[in-house]
Amino acid sequence: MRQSKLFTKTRKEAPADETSRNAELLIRGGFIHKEMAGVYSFLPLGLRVLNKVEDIIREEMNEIGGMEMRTSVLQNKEVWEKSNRWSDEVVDNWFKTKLKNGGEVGLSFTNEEAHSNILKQYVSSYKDLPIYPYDFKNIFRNETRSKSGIMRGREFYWKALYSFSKDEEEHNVFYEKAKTAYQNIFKKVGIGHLTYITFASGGSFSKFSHEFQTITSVGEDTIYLDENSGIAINKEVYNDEIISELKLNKENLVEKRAVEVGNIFSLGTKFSAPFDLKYKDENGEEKLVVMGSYGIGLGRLMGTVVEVLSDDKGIVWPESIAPFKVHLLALGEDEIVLKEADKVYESLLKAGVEVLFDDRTNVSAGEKFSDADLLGIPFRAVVSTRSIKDGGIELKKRTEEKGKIVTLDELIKTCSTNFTN
RNA sequence: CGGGCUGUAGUAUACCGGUAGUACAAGUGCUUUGGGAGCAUUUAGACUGGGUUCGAUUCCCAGCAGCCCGACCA
Repeated sequence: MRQSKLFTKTRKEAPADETSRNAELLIRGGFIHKEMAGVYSFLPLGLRVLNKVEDIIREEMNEIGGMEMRTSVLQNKEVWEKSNRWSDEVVDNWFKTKLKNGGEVGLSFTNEEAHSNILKQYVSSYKDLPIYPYDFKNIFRNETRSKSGIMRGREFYWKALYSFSKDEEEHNVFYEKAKTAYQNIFKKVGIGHLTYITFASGGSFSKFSHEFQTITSVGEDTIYLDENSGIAINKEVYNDEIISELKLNKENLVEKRAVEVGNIFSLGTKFSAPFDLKYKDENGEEKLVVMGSYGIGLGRLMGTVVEVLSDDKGIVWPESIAPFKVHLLALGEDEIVLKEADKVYESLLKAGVEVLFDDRTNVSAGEKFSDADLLGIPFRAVVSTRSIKDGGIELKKRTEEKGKIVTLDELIKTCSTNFTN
């Protein structure tokens, strides 16, 4: 993409009403646009990141048997009355609206009902199970207080997978697979080293749920972490009994602030019962389906990466989710330089390398460097009179202080290899 | 939902009961081009409603909006 054609611009200053680092940097870089409190639009650069996060999650979900679909945002009142979650007394963060004919509809704030209701029509035999459908979709929650930039919004994009299994045993096998898939996801997006599996309250059907908590001071949760085993306990269930049950030593547990980037939950028959979601087993006996839910907020995940990996100059995207692989900068107005930079750009495109080409004229070198640092693209390639005199292109990683001169072939080769983080 | 704070050009800010100033951004011209350039010039602003006052962007009240703390968070 040519930067001269990119309608977003970077800003020197962050808006006064954003204090969180993630929103500050993402807005300054032109990744997102704030519509109102807790509601953000994703601009071209931001969407590219979001799409990469989505691809990583999709790959892992498909790997464990997930089947992508998309449930509707507008929700049928009658369906939610079955699980007793339509009433505002029970669920206080609904967004609801009226139909022209007077009927009421709600905007999805979660997906258990939608999936259970759909599967009611398709599940009847043990041969139909297990099933692992999942969605990527926008979710709406009328939070009394949204906060921390894109970390806690009223409208957000998430992935929700639900498992429908024949029994506890089958459920548990999948649950463990999902756990591993989640760990893979957080590793791939670059925050694996700071993300810990955390025991949290499990509700009425299982003792625990599992959260994936990333250590950061902007987190809303307090966890007690055992750094040796990498296991943590959420403050909400933290007590002596649980510490000994998990065979942890209280002395080794460190209190940390963390943000919940993912959550997996055993639901038992909590939803299959009200929806009468049953199957006939080998003996013709009717049994309730055993469910689990597995969620990740993509915006929050993206915000967490920014919080955790940025430095004082800007964002430092991991290669896996960066909007582009390389940021090509043409410095100066010299004809030879512009021609050469153009050639490099075309060659990178031809080689299938994702490149943002800063071809803007009348922009000083300093400004281009600062923009490159702010946008945080993993590699920066500079074409200038100096680099040409030195015999090539100056290539520098975002995380490095100094670059080195490489040839076009070397540049393509470096930027074509897959990330390893 | 309770408490606190704040609303001034596109953005960040200043001053003030009596002509609203600066920087960045944007437009024009010239110069400049390896770390957010310089000069000249132009454009652009007091959240809304009410009250006090000769006069309100400034003081008061209400509404709306935003941020922070707490509560809540399938």
